[in-house]
Amino acid sequence: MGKCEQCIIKQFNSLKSLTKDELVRISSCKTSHTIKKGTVIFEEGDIVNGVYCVKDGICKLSKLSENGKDQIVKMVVKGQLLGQRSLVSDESSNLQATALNDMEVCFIPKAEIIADLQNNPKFSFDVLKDMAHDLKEADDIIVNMAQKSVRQRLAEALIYIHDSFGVNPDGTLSVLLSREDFANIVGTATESAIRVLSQFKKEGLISTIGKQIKIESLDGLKRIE
Amino acid sequence: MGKCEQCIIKQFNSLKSLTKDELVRISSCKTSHTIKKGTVIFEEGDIVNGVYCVKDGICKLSKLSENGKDQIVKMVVKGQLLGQRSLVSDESSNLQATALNDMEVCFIPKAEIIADLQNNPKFSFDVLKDMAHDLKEADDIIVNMAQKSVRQRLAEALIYIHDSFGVNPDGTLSVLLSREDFANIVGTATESAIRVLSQFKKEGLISTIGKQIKIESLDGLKRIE
DNA sequence: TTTTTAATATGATAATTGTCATGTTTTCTT
DNA sequence: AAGAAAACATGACAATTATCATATTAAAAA
Repeated sequence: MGKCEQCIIKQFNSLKSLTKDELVRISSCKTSHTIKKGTVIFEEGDIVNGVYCVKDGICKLSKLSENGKDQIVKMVVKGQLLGQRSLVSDESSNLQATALNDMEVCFIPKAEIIADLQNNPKFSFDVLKDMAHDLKEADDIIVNMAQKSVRQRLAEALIYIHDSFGVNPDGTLSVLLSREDFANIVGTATESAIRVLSQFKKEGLISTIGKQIKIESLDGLKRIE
Repeated sequence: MGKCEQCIIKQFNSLKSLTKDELVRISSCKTSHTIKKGTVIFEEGDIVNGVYCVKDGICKLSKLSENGKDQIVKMVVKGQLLGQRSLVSDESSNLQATALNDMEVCFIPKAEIIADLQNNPKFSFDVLKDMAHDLKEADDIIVNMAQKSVRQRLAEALIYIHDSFGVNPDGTLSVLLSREDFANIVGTATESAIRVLSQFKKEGLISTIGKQIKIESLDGLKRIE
């Protein structure tokens, strides 16, 4: 099993601020997991007793709405920490985490890392920065949901996924999402999302290979108002 | 000028976790301000170089959308800290803060308190908890915006304001908001917000005295689907 | 491979919400 | 107190989005 103190993934998240001693201790109690695409990692209401360091793959964080739809609030990719909030609050999770493709993660029990959060100011400041960033992002999403059309939101979602998660060698988006997932990011009916994507295709803004999507004109998408 | 170490307002926010010495030092550099209703405390893009402790009054945090509307993302009331994120990030604010009524605040310069955030783990953990809570709340707002009707969102906004900020002796909501503010909380056109409020009035769910609103049936509002 | 199931796609229509026009009331200013 | 300005209110209509129905295609299972 890999050792945290040698793992390069931590460079991308707050764990980099832990001391070597802290990392060695954490390394000895962490558990590694392979998570299959589609697996629910934790559900709304679950007590998440630790934090996941995502070594590979992507997952979505979503929240079930009363109308039965599953709003996607955030995506967590390779390098990021999943379930940071469980370290801070004792409440159960308000979100569900689901693997979007096969994932490699390390799980660090809360009991082992909570002391570090309270004793290593550099680490806790890093976590703080992370949350501040998430909060800023959440503000933007609120404004978009409230003020922009489905067409605009979907264009922005495509741009976001392109810029944040990259593309495959053939130029298609590296994160493969179903049309339903797109609808759940944008907050609309699946049919509406499909319709808008078809429209984008007709306009030459995107092309599709099966369910893979390739952005043909990033500028065109950015210009959508 | 009041002294932080004796001020009871701090009981309601993270400042309570500072030591007496820290409080004495902060007290000597803080400045007290009276802010008139309608005043913009800081704007989007401003570098907020410190944190405001709200001793009295309420303000809204909003973000300008491209369509010219000013989406309200959060309200900050007596007892809470305003501008916490400026302590953590060096970026400029992504939100605008505007006083909704006359306010009493103390401003604590970032330079004075940042060291405490890095040295006093209890304090930084408190700030962390606060942000985690804000984030959870933001998630809920995203889901509501994405999945609920204007009618539902407005009903929930009324309930939220009622429960969080209380009522006057005559039963009217103690936070006096314009119809435009309501529209900007809910993320809809002002006319739509007005229309829905009129509808609520017709249905006997609320009554109005001038622009004051009184909730007549909290249960009725809760039952709106 | 064949069958079955799930995902994608599109039309028709209804419901929701936005926009513009206009009138009324309230609040502010002088 | 009178006039001006802002906020509130409502109707008419247009635009957006949801819902239901129904193909079509792709993926999974037998």
